[in-house]
Amino acid sequence: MRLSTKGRYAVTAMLDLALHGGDKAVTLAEISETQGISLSYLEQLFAGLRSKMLVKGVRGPGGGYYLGKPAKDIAIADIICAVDEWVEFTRCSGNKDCRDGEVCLTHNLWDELSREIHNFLSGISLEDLVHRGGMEVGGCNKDDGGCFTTKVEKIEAA
Amino acid sequence: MRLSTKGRYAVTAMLDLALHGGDKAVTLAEISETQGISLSYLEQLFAGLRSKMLVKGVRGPGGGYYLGKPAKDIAIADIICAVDEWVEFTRCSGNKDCRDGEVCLTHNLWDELSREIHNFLSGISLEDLVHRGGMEVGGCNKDDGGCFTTKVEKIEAA
DNA sequence: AGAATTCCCTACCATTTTGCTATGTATTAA
DNA sequence: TTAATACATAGCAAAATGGTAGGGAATTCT
Repeated sequence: MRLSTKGRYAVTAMLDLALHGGDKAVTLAEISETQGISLSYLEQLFAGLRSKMLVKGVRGPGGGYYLGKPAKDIAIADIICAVDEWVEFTRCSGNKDCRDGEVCLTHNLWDELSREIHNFLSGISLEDLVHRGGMEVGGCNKDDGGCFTTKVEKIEAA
Repeated sequence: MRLSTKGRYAVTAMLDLALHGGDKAVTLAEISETQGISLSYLEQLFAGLRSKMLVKGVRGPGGGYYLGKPAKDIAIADIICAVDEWVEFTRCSGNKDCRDGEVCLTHNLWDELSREIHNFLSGISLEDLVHRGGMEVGGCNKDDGGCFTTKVEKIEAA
């Protein structure tokens, strides 16, 4: 299970807009520069964001991107959905290749899981991220054997 | 964002053990048959489950697999961890290519998200799944535009 | 002993997805 | 009219996914 870079790039880019945007537009070239993402790749991400009205592009010199609506009205879930497909928590494609009841038990489980994730990411707006620095991140409980943590085990020097 | 088949296969297979196991061993051939998963692939999954002591294999005729411990002591998270790598919610590999504070804001977010998922999946044991049919799955709120739901939109006839 | 049945192990492979590059066009400000 | 920007599409290498293939090794049954 993994989260694609698309999602992260998109969130950080939107964060950029929320922080440095304000009155003047932020160009993709700037974001590309400061975050080390290729311009062309960013453009693809913003195509998705545009289609969901999360950003508004202005062409020509002096142009760039603005947030499509107030930061408090943009949920992290919206951003991820816009660039990622996200789907495919189950692959039983409605065809009832879902044989017996057993399999459906796990279906319910995955359904619940995705709902859980959705609720979590829907409850955090871009503004929350800006103001609270990623919510009240507590003690960073790395006591689960590293399985659900973020792979990085040499981060203690951070 | 997606959950690999490995995780689902493993959970349903473990469910099989929990339901039909009991006194006699369940063979991979049986699981392969009833669930339409290739035997060889199942064997790979069970190698992971074995290494985490979640199952116990018995060779020879009449052999097969038992649960490694009581179903109530096996969390869904354990199963997924055993077969999936799961990691890689962020890719800032501790190298501090995590440039400025901005990026770290999202880091905290992903950290929190994985903790959220972990908590959810840790709180559900194999026994819970057996008894409660996948927890009290409520009204199946499909009101999020299909983004976080399970891709299947023709399941209403279920 | 030997054969059958099961777990165990390792290597390989086709397809899909990811993450990115390249190249071009359209629009607008100076 | 030129430069800066968004917008669009095609292609592509590497990695991950989801398997297959084939050969042991242990155990039980005959």
